[in-house]
Amino acid sequence: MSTIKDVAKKAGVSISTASYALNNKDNVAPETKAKILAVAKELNYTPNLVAKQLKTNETKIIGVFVSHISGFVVNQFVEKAKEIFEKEKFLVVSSNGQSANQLLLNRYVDAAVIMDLSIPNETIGQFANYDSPIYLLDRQLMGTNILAHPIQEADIVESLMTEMINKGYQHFAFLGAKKELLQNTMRYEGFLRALNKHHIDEHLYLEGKGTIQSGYQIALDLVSIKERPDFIFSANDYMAIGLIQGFNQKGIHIPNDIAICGFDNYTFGSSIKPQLSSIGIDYGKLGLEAAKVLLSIVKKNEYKKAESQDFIIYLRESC
Amino acid sequence: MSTIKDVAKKAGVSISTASYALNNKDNVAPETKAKILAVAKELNYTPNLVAKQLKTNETKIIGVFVSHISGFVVNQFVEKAKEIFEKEKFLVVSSNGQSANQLLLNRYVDAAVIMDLSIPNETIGQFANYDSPIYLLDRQLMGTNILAHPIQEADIVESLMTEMINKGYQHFAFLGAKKELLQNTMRYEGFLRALNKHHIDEHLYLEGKGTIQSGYQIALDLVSIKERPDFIFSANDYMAIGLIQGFNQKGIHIPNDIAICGFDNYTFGSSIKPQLSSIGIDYGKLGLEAAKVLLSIVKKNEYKKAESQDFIIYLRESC
DNA sequence: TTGTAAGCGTTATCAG
DNA sequence: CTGATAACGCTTACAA
Repeated sequence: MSTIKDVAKKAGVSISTASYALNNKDNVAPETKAKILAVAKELNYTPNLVAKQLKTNETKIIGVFVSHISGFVVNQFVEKAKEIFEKEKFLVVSSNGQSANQLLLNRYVDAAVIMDLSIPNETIGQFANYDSPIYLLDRQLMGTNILAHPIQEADIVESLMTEMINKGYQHFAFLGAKKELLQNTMRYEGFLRALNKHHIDEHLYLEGKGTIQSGYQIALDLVSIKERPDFIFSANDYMAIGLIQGFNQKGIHIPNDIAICGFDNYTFGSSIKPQLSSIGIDYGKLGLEAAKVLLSIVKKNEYKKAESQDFIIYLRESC
Repeated sequence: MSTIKDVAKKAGVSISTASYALNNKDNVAPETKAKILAVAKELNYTPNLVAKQLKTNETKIIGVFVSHISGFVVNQFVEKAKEIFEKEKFLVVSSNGQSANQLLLNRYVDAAVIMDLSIPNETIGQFANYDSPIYLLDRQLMGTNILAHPIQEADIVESLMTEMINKGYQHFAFLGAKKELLQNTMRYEGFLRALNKHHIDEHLYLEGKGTIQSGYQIALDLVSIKERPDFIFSANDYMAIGLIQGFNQKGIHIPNDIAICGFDNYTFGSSIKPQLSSIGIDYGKLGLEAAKVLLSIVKKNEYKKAESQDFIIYLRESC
């Protein structure tokens, strides 16, 4: 492990000169610089970034902390953000939970984007206190250095439901996943809002488990009910797919007998019959936006936040 | 931003005493320690990780670098490894590509596990040179500090195919995804080995694109062929699902007319009709193993590597 | 039990 | 153009 000291000694210059040369400053004579660089290469020298960080008080690392439960959905988000950050010579690490929390508390990153509810607000406040900017997608929080742009799932669902009401459906059901999930709550809220605004005061709440299997089971159960809804909004695509499979099985026609829409725009939805309509959040766009905003702050530029829509409603065959 | 200096001053002790107290050493008087901790809390002190790292030459951070293409499949791997590492007070970050490469080169992590072919061998060699252990799942490489336990996909496929040959199938086809994918090559190799060992010297190579859609299309194409295989091994579940959908559509019975097996044990496979048989790699187990081995090295313990099988063949209805 | 001081590998100021 | 040197915040002999 050679250090700058070794390079300097072997090149017969002072440490500071070596530093200048290695950092490509223009206050060092060409021959000296060449010599130093040659020696550095010879010694297989790589700078100790940790030392540099201590000195400069910057890590040049950005953390993207997303909870794993989001799984594959969120991959595009991270990848897109990463792409932007790397273009600006920042490194990107991602983590969640306990590690993410410590990383923030210990200023291991210069800035962070967060979509992980297991990270407490205090951590976020503390991090912002270090004068490090932080971008939140999972909650609303005010403060210096804190930017919150939570995904408005309720609004999205409301907008879809409004469309469906206008389309003429009348008897609605909401198929929920685990109740303690915040997402479930938000999606249900949007569902309710649309109904309320149109003075529809009856609906069915179906309690699923989030899985294809549970959707399937619920479809079978619904068959024997006398007053079936004509539209079911499922809190996720898995259950919606299960519904479709169940209804198909029982010869109930979708969307004529009953229409269905899911949430997530899961790959598989478009390859079943009938193709599942769904709501897809454009995570790539969100990642891009988060990265741009954060970068503009770190680099003290101005950046006007694009107020564009970041979701798409995919109306296919199921409604 | 308060430092240990601030804490020491305000508590009226020396920096070293403050350090001892903050690190919970037992050479400091209870009252002194209490006082120091109180002040630390009051000043909202958090240690500067970077400074500590520079001093101790350890980051206490472990990198898990997996390429995103693997996506959701690999989540369990990372999560499981993370769980083990965190239990031992290491933080875990994950990344890939360019960032991962730099993180390794710059010794940002004490140890790493790698499943990302975009990280060059030189980087790995360099990292190992720093006397940091590294665990490889994506390639075979020898060297001090380098542990390679590449996933033997060829062996896995061979074992499945042998089973199928014994079961009595005779005319085999391999449905490949993109040819340049290493995984495709490995899976095909296993397929070939099994056939060779049983002196079956004819087979069909079908060229898919990796998607459900392409599998579907190929099924349709196969219908009109006179000499159809009686068993198709698909390099991934997506295409296998497409095959099933295509054959279902055309009234070809699975597995009687044609049997199918996929790879990945993708969630959806078990909820279609007929249920897709598949090979699943136990990524959780791999993550656990990687973490344990690495930890034992970092902590200079002995750890005997478990030589257990890390994949499961799920025979369902499609073969 | 506490304090002094050296040093981790850099950067950057200042003087030469 | 180059070199001494202080400093970043912390840990850890060693001394008191």
